[in-house]
Amino acid sequence: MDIQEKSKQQIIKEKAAFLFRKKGYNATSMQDIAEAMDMKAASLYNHINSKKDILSSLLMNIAQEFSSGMQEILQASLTNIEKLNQLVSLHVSMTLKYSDSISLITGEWVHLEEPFLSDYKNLRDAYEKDFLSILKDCQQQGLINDAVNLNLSLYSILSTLHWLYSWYNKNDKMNRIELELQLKQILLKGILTK
Amino acid sequence: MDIQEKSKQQIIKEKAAFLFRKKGYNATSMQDIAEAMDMKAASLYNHINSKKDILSSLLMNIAQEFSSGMQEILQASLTNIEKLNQLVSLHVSMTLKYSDSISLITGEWVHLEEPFLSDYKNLRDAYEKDFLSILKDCQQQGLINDAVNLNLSLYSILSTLHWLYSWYNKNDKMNRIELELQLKQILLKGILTK
DNA sequence: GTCTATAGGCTGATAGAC
DNA sequence: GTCTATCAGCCTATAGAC
Repeated sequence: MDIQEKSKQQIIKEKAAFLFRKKGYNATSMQDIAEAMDMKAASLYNHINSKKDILSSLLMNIAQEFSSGMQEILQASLTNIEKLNQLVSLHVSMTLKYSDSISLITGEWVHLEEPFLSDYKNLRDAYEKDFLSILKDCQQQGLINDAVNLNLSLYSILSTLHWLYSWYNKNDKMNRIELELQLKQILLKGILTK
Repeated sequence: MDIQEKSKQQIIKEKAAFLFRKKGYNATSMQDIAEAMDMKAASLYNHINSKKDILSSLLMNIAQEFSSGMQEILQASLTNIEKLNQLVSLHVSMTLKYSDSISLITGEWVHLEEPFLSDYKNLRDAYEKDFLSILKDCQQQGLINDAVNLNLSLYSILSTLHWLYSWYNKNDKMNRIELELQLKQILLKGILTK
């Protein structure tokens, strides 16, 4: 709904995100990005400072939006189960909104340089800690099976949510609501009828 | 228990796998590998043909071992639930056995070149198809909830199993048996009570 | 099998004309 | 803001002495 047009800087970042997703950060050259922009590589530097600034900008933007999403959920008046459901929704939203750049959180973040690398890891670690605290609250309330290891559960859930971007539209096209429902079932209730 | 010593070629591949895991394939130079070997980069070429041959060798080895593991499970006299459990065990075994090179299956395989890229993708696709067929059999038998989308379930389970290498010893050190039990619970039965 | 030397190409980034 | 020209550095890989 923005009246303002996208800046050329923004378009460069989007094209770069697409290429980083497809080929990886190191395998994507400034010339690749320039070609996608119909420009010469040297001209990119009128809009961005460096290749690694593009990566930092894309990743820090996502990390901060995940963090603020987590804070909202933590401060809301919700049951712990509802908080878990909201976290699934958050990941689905972010995946649909940042379909290319979100791919960077699975591996390419290692190419961040200081101070962004530390900033990024701090945000990620805090996020995981908050996620774990909700799982702990659920277990204390008897909502999660006592025998279940929560660290393993956390990383299992996050593995699925982080990789969502790569396969959510691979076979069955489903809308956002159905996707969230399925993920809540699969991740929390399990698939077996028992 | 091999009496024969490891070939220098084998050691190079192992050191390379360690570095590929940590920094990525493209960000790892032949000089990096040579340093880890206490050699000069040029000397590596007495034992290996090229950098991309190292990647191909590591990845094709893993892909083929997953494929033969799948074939064994498919041909065994097991219930479908037992087959799912065996698949979890297969991934745990492979993760412990190939703790570095298994990391390549999450992202670095895109740097394979033909004909290995096609070979790799064919093996992976066949593996996923076989995995899905077991899930379908379970659902037809009423063992998996009818409302569950099996493609989503497959990719969710595989996301966790593929990323296992990165977090299985991050917090709680657990032995192989407990790890498998936990994964079978979390991935198949879910974490919630009721 | 190891080394030194080097080829040949690509990289990110800058300088300066227009 | 775009371009051409170019730099300095790194990359994989090879040649050839020992």
